[in-house]
Amino acid sequence: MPRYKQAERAKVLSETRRRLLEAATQEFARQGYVRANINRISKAAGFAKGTVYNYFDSKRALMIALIKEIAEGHMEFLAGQVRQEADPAKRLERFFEAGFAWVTANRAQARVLITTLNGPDVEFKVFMYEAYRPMFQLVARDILAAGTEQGVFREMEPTETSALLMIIYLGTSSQFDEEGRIYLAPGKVAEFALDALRKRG
Amino acid sequence: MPRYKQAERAKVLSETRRRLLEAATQEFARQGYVRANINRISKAAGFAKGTVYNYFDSKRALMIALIKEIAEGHMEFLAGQVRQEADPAKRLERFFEAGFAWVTANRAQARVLITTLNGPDVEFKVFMYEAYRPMFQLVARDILAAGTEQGVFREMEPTETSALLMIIYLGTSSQFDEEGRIYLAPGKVAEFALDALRKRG
Amino acid sequence: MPRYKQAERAKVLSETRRRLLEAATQEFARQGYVRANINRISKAAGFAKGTVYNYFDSKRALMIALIKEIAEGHMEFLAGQVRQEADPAKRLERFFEAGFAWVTANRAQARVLITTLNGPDVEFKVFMYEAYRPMFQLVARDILAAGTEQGVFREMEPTETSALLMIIYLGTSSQFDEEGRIYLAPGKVAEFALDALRKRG
Amino acid sequence: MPRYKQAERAKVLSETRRRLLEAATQEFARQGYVRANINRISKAAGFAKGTVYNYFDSKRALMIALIKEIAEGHMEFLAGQVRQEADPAKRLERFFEAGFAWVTANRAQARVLITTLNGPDVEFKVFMYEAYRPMFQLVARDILAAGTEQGVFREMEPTETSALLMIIYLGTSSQFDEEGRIYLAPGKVAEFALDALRKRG
DNA sequence: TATGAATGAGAGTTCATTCAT
DNA sequence: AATGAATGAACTCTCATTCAT
Repeated sequence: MPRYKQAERAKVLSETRRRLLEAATQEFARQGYVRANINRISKAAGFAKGTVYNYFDSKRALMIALIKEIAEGHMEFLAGQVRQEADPAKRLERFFEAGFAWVTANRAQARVLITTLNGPDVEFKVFMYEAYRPMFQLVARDILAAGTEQGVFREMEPTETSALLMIIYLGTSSQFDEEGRIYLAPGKVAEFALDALRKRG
Repeated sequence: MPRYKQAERAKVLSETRRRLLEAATQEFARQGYVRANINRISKAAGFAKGTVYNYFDSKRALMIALIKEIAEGHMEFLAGQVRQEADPAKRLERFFEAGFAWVTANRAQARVLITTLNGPDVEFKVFMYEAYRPMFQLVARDILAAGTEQGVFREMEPTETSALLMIIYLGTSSQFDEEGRIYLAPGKVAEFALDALRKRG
Repeated sequence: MPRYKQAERAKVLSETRRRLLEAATQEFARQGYVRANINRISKAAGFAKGTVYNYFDSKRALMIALIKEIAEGHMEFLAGQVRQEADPAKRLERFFEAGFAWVTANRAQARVLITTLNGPDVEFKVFMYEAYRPMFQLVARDILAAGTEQGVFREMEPTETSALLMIIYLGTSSQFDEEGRIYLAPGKVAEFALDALRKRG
Repeated sequence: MPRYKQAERAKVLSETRRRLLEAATQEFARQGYVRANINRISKAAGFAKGTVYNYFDSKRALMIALIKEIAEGHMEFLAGQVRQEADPAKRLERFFEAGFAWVTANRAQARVLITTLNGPDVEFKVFMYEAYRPMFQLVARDILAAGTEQGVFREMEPTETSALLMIIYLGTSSQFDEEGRIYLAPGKVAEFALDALRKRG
């Protein structure tokens, strides 16, 4: 078989997979994992239900693939934004701004993220934590530790504080309405966090 | 029928109801609403399947009753604790301390609270919000507004900030392990919040 | 609850179970285990498909229960018949006669027995072997060993020979047509076996 | 197209077919017809799923082709062995010896044979019977009738007795363990049969 | 009030078969 | 001839709910 044929086939493959993952995102976001329906997912993606099983071993495997996909895209975007700033305080602002922007632009993915992190399924949670570990490190090292070193932030335990910031980010992010508007202004949240972290004169 | 008989009967009734709600708490906490199993709940409570339907119209109705029960107990405890202090800053500290204490003592209820607030079921969420409205008011009025009036806290929009504090409280509370230990020390979280709210000199 | 009520309930229970097992016998006989359909079984028994799962954990569990039921009835009948004779040669004749009679009267059960013993499912086979062990012992001890002792049969290894007789019994039994007639006359098969076993003069 | 090209093509074709049939033998032996999986068969043969359908119309057609293939090889081997002997008694011994040897050397094929002959699928059984008819005739004519004519065996109905011998052969053959060892020694089985058939002095 | 047998809709999963490449 | 993505019927099993006792 000529080379370009293989390339074409691979493209179709990943295209199908992508469409299934997109449909799964919507379904899992709306219904939660347990109520999500494989048939609806495949139909929404434009396929018959059996097709899902050509790409994923099971509903759980589909969910886990989705978790990884979401985490990867989310972190890539946030890290890129945060690193455009040099100043740690600006970085923190960027973190919340870009974070809220991502949530607004990826509401279904955000829903999956939030419900999974707070849901009853321990295995999913573990996958989430592992997938998001780099983001913790980004906050702890590139924002908090950097800020303390430069004398902008007060002394602190960076791991704990980064956990707290992640909680604030995810907690406020989860409070968006059906149109995706977040109830709390990103600026205010960032300001709140900066007030708490800044070195006192 | 003599009066005391009726009273006794009502007591027996509510005892059954209480046992069902307790078993439901455990089941919903462990499995989440959708996976929760009515048969397991009734068996754990020491009854047969059908008995649940003598006290609750449906699985949903059971869940909604549970939501109200949790919110009521939670708020009663927190309000009582917070009001033992007069100083707004102390009240905020108490809020986090008592809040974490409640989570530690009522892990299953806390799980139900967290998963429901972040879960996909909109109706449940609405019930939760409504049931917890008094707590919002407690924080907004008796802690934040009071603190600003007394010049302890900086000027702020109390509703927004109380939402933020609730998010921090619930977000950090949800991070407890299998033994119920919360990963973030309550004192540190309260300190973080106070740092953000205190009037700058 | 009064005593007779419990008894009545237990009767209904075992009645339902019995009807399900009967329907399962027909279905497993006609379709084999894998093609057998739980819905058809329950419908044939006069119930909805869910009812099967109130009595058996799974399709496999149903099959295993059936295996035990078949073996028990089969052996009880054969042992009773064989022991009515005292003479070992007569016992062997009775064994084949009664065996063929049982097959004729219980064609569906016989089909399940034969297909399971020769089918690909190893677990089922093991259950069958275990369930039929007493019958092996009946043949080895009460027919063959007794016959050798009394000088009617030649010297032989009773376990091996009883295996051979079982094979002949089951093999010839399995050759029945749709109306249940066995192709080989029981008398001829018994005669064949007796010729092989009798002491030569 | 030159002739040798055609010949080569036919050879390649039948090579593929042969590999598919071999893989099918293993799969049908292990799983039984219904659980057997076309995908596994083709993969084991080194081809893709679709290839099976270039050689066989359906799964059933593949099974039927396999039945014929098994019967043909089995009979060719047995007939060849039996006819090396002239004496009917020796022929019978050879029949069992060679029969057990074939089973030992072709365990998967033997499994398919046994499960099909005793399985619930009537159509398959009919194909089996037809495919094995020549073997019946071999036993009935070349062993039994010949033996009676020569005064070695007693008077008998050769068709019935040949059926009985086939049953004994297949029944004892089916009792082999995972390593292919037959539980009953071929010599003993042959002896048993000879004892039953020999003319009494 | 308590029981638990019966129900049947609904869901995940398997896999023979088709067909465009 | 070979491929393997797509299909959808079919099947097992779960479980909220009903209801006669």
